Amino acid sequence: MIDQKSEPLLTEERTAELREAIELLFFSYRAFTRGPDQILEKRGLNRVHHRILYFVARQPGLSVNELLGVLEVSKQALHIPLRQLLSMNLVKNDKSKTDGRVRELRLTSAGKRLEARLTGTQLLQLDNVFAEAGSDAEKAWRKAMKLLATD
Amino acid sequence: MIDQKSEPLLTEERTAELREAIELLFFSYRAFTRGPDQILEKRGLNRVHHRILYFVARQPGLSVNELLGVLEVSKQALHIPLRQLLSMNLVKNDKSKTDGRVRELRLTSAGKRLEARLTGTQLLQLDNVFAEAGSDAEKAWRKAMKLLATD
DNA sequence: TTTTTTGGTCAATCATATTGACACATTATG
DNA sequence: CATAATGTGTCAATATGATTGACCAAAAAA
Repeated sequence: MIDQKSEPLLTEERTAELREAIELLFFSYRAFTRGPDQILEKRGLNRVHHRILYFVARQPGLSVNELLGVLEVSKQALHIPLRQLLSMNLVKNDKSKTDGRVRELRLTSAGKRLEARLTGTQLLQLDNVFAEAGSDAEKAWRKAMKLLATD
Repeated sequence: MIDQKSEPLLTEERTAELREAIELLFFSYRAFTRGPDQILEKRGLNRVHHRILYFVARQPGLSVNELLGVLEVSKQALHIPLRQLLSMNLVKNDKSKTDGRVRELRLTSAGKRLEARLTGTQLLQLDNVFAEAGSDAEKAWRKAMKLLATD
């Protein structure tokens, strides 16, 4: 068979719809990080610091290696921002009692306050979005995002 | 009145749900950029280059200033990656015929091929997600993301 | 003609990431 | 016990990136 047209994987129309979805992800992610980023900037901190604070808040006592795994950054890339948070007394790293090699990361009370403030803007943002979109939309959103996150 | 408990804006349970949503955004965005990032890395390019290619593909002939506005980066921060794309013959910047100051950015044919390859992984990713989640979920997802993007 | 806009560039500085290496204490393994 | 492996902290060298502030040229608008 010659001159056979191969079916495109996606129609032109579908491609346009999905390109819109790509842009929604881009613009919404930027809107989503804008609030915390503004707060961080005033303290000379950035997105990495928020991520550290967030995941340490979420899982107090987590080790440096575990944090590296979640964030997917190199030890050297984590080193400086983490040291800054330690020296600013926002994070503490006490020796584990069960394994003396491991440092357990925890937020100090000041760290907890900052993390709550940073993450708080995002919580309110999402709460507003879901309140307006409806709880069915929220469920559907979570379903789609879980699929996207785990592929 | 003393000792009055102020109502928290969000219940503990709701906060936990919304924290999960925060993580969904974080992990899904990372999964979403992983494909293109791997392709870009082989050529010594990064996320910024993809964004330039994407928005130039989306709106051929757009000016440097318009691109700056969309990407929300400084002229100096755009300068180097854009120049790289120009010198790699992936992007061209011809003088506008109606306004000689303005350079109209367009992809070359090689630029179109690379952009299609980069964005293609994301289109397929989203197509798969929506195929599995269902079209109602897709609609709801778009609704929520639009709200998040425009707040 | 003067002013403004757009585009491009430069230099200095600072921040960050990367690679590769090393030291120390602790734990696991033979 | 001796050795290997692990977790952490650090360093140096390098490369890349962003930032600030300034400047110039071309073209358009006033």
